[in-house]
Amino acid sequence: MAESADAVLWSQLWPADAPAELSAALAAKAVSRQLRHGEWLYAKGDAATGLIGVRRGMIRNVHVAEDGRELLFGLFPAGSWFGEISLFDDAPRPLHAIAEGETEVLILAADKFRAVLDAHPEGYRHFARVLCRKLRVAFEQIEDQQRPLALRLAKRLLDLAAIYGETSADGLRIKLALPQEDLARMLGATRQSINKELRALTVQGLLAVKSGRIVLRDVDRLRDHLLP
Amino acid sequence: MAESADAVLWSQLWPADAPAELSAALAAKAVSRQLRHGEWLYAKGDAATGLIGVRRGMIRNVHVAEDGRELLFGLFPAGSWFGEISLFDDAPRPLHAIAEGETEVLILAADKFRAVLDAHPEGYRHFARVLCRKLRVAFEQIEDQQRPLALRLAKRLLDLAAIYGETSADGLRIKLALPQEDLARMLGATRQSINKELRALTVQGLLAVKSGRIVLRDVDRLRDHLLP
DNA sequence: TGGTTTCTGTCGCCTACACGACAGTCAAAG
DNA sequence: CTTTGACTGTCGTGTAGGCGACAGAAACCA
Repeated sequence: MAESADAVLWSQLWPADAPAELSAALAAKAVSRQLRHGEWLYAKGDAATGLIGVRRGMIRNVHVAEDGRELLFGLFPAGSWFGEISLFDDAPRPLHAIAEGETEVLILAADKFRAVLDAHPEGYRHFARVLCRKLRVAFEQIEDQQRPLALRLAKRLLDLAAIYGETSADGLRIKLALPQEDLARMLGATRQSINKELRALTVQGLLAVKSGRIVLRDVDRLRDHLLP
Repeated sequence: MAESADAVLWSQLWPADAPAELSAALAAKAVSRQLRHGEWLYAKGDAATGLIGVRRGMIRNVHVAEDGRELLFGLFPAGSWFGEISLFDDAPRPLHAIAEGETEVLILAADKFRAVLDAHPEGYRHFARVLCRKLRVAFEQIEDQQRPLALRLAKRLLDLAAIYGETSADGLRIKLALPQEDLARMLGATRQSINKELRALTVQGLLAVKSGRIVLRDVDRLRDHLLP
């Protein structure tokens, strides 16, 4: 499972959008670390080691329930900075961070992070915005959780397409290996249910699978699907 | 419904914990506004008017789904400051804000808010911590949403007791009118289900209702309830 | 004191979805 | 090729919890 880079819950949230200058300042004082596929960078509950920057590969941000069910919160592709929460509030990591494929990260120690922020006044404002965005997506996630799976799935596909989509002859193609299992984990559902809903969408001509990738055939109609 | 001050989802999250000095600086430039019970301070989607401080009464922070179901996210008692999200990211309000009882709020315009932050360097750090706390609770909420209602309810009661609890002869009493309807709204469940679970807890001797207030008879045992 | 409103207790039915099982497909690896 | 492991399609069966309905209890009001 999850051999492939799996897409993600909130990818659109924390892409590499730090101002170049800030990003450079953060990277300057950081130390590098190599991770193999599946290796844990840190676990939920660990004390924070520092701010994390992804240089190569990807980091999955997950929660694992007592019963083993995994919930996929975010995935940080190369270029992202994350892990700031524990640095701001000095509390343990809220989620696990696991490497997806061969990955290289930069770790910026807490004290150096603070030093960079103090030296770059726009830093606080930047991270405040990042936190706000995460919060908004979290709110939306909570609101959505009450809705039927079909709607949640449609929405998630549109989100993924917005990030990983490329227009092709027959529609918007999600250029990402996306096993049903992973989709299920993102939505807190079972693979079987996802399978069923995916097929329903296929039958309606809203979606197709071409060489392992999902293609949205009619984005507008899919979006309309969300309202009623 | 919700005649009474209803407790809340995340009350413990944003209580009046701003440093007194910061709080004073915020209040200094703010203008006051009176609200009657049930009056809307702002709606989800509105442009931000400013930071809100509660001087008297209480503000409920809710989301209303298309089908009319209401989801109770937070409740800010007197002394709280909130509404910073839209100020940091210049985006519309993420939730509705409605007065609970006769309420007086202070509104600090966006530009003045920023001026205060710039003048008080600890301000950014304070609000960053606040955002982090909200985020952690949101994560937890998302994780929990998969668990059975009984557990979510037990947890919520413990949370409420931690904020509004007072030790009494027969246990920890939640000094807050808390209709089942409101409890349901907090947990995204129906009143009937809440009623059933509440009775189950009563039968087990974990809970009692004395003159309209819930009393937790055995906090430790209730807490143990959460794990298995 | 009676009337109205708001809450609580309880039933029964019904649907969405989880969970287990297993067969079919497909692609990479020997 | 053919084998192996991952992924997909599909069917039962089980169940938590939604939804409507309504009766009793409390609280509130006149």
